[in-house]
Amino acid sequence: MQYFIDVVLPLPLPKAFTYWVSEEEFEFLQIGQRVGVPFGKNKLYTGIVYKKHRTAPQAYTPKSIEVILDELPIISPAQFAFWEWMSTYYQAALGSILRAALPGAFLLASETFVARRLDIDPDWDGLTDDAFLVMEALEKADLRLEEIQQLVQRKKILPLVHELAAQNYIQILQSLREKYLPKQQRYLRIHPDFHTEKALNLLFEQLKKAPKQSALLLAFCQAQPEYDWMKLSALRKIIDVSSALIRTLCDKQILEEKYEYEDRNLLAPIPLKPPKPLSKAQEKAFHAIQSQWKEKLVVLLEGVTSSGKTEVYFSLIAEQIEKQKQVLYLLPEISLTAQMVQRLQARFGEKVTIFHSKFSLHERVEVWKNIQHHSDKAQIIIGARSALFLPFKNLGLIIVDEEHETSYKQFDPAPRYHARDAAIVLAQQMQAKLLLGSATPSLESRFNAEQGKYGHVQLLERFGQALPPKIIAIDLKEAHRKKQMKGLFSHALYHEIEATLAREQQVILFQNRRGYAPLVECHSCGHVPQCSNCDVSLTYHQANQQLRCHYCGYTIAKPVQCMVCSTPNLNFKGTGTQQIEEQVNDFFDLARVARMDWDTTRGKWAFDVLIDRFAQGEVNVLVGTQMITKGLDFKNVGLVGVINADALLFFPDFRAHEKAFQLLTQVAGRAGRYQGESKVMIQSFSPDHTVIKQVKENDYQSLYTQQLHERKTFEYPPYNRLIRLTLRGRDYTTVDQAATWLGEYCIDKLALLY
DNA sequence: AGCACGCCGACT
DNA sequence: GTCGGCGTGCTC
Repeated sequence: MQYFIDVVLPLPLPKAFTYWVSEEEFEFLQIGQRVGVPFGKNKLYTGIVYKKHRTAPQAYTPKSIEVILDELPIISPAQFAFWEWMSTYYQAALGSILRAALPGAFLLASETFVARRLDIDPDWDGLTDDAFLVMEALEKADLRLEEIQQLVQRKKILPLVHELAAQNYIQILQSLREKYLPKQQRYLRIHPDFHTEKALNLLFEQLKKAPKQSALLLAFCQAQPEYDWMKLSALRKIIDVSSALIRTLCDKQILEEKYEYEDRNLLAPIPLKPPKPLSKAQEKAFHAIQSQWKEKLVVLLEGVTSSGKTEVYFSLIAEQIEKQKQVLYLLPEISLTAQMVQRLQARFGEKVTIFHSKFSLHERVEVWKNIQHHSDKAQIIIGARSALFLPFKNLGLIIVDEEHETSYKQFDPAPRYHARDAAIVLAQQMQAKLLLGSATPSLESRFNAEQGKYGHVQLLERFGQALPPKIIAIDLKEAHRKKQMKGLFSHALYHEIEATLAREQQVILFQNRRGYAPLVECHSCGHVPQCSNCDVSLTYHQANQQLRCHYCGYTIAKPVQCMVCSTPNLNFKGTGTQQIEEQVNDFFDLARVARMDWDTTRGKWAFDVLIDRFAQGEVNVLVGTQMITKGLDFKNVGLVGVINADALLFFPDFRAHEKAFQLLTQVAGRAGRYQGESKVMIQSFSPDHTVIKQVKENDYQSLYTQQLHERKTFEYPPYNRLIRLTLRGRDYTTVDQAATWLGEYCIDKLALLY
């Protein structure tokens, strides 16, 4: 009788592959375990056992597996179920999902290397020059393929290597290396034989002639009078000891040693704060959410900025913890800040675990294992979208905070998924509850709530004494015309910055893009060229010096003057945060400015360091992109300035207005979270734009109604679904032809559906 | 994703 | 001639 397993490989291939296993292996192996398998010419991959069966394949002879890598499954059936849904719904190979889901350290790949065969002596004279070089080098050490490439200064070396292998001069070998190494700590204690005063005194007597040994022993006794284990690192802090000395004492069985694994990413403990009592409104929302969960899987919590959504989340989390359930708290990558983590930690202490893309592969494996074993440390997991793939044991609740954020969507590589939507399916599969939270919900979620598909709870009151900031729109067109501009700042904004700094308050300046913006805008009148067919803004393509419509492909040559007012003041670059930073430095003596964008926050802690400097008041003007808008609480911000809102308003996308409203509202929310008087100034060439009005009046409802109407008229989501097909290729004409054909084909087929 | 194979044009 | 670039097809 023959035994087989189907294995999923971490490659974008549409199906699993079948391998032959022995009867013992078959008995031992469980679905979800890792195995090392040969795949292709000469490579080993880590795969996951997906199925066990006894039907021999007809068309080929399966290979055998190379090695079993786990004692127990690392992927549960529940996780497989989630992967399978994702694979079909998002049209991604199971292997792509495996790759996205598993910490890289779990996926060992082989490294090919070449070794000399010692039993056969080559015919040195008959070798080509390259072969001679290689064989000579192999006398000293084994070589990796890249090393051979370097040696012979050529790219194609495999024919040469295979030739040598055929002559039996060399062997081609594969090495699989486990990438994850648990961090070990060495512990020492006094050997149990000497755990009495009498024995110990006798020992000191014996060691009279070994002063270093007795000094160490004495220090040890003082530090650990109860003969307990002690970390070597702790001992070294008290007394300077050599490794050789310790070795000697261990060998003489005076000291005893042991090794223990230790987590790398232990959060530094911070003092616990007792929970704040919920306000009446928060209390009401808390109960409303729970009662709606009785009927519905998903509840949308719509809470205006500063309404204290987080406190409501915390109460809901606390309840799950009492029930011994795990909680997943999802945040967009950019809001996953130390500030947020600290708040959670202050409330829940060591029950909190973070999962972050900036973690090392070792750290990720440790988080994974803690969650899998439902360790106490992993009761609350806070993370960005990839945290969905963690091996939850007893998930009770998923919170998707800032649910409207576009960074929940993964674009590249596959699987291209939306973490909010995937979280809903995960919650359903795991019989957990799900809460969507936002001050400015996505139209889709709000629509679902209105349709009764989701529960809907609103929290429309600001918490405590927080006053809403005063929002002012500034007309850049007029400011330019009246020559009331100083650099990028209108006089109004300029004076307000000056006054705010003089009051010793802080300023946040927001600019949507850094560096190069693909829109073309007239400096004098603010006109942005539009597509004559589609009514969206044309984008600038630097490469071919064209303006192009992203929807219909309409193009015009790069204009030299404004099409409306004919002045040659066209701005192709957009304003970068760097430029703003420079001007602030030039214009304001009181300013201590810092810039926050992808450039300045590369490192693991760079972001938190900047935030901290601002929170401490070391910096009083913060210039930044999106990043500064997310859930950061600064107590002393008196002014928020938006340098130019136009790029947001005229972005060529059907969701542009929704996004602009969300972003501007979030930015405005950074002002006056604690202080009384605070201002938000939005500079724009179209200060009367509907969206700016809606932001000024904080009128989400009006935005919602209006946008929904447009979506219906133009057949966009949530009334219709969109699938984006991207065609890529080297040759423009080919791709163009293919796209045209595909477009026509789709229209043809879809016409049948209407 | 790798890798081989086959075709083509560009050089020692 | 041979090397490298690139398209195509396969991997249990």
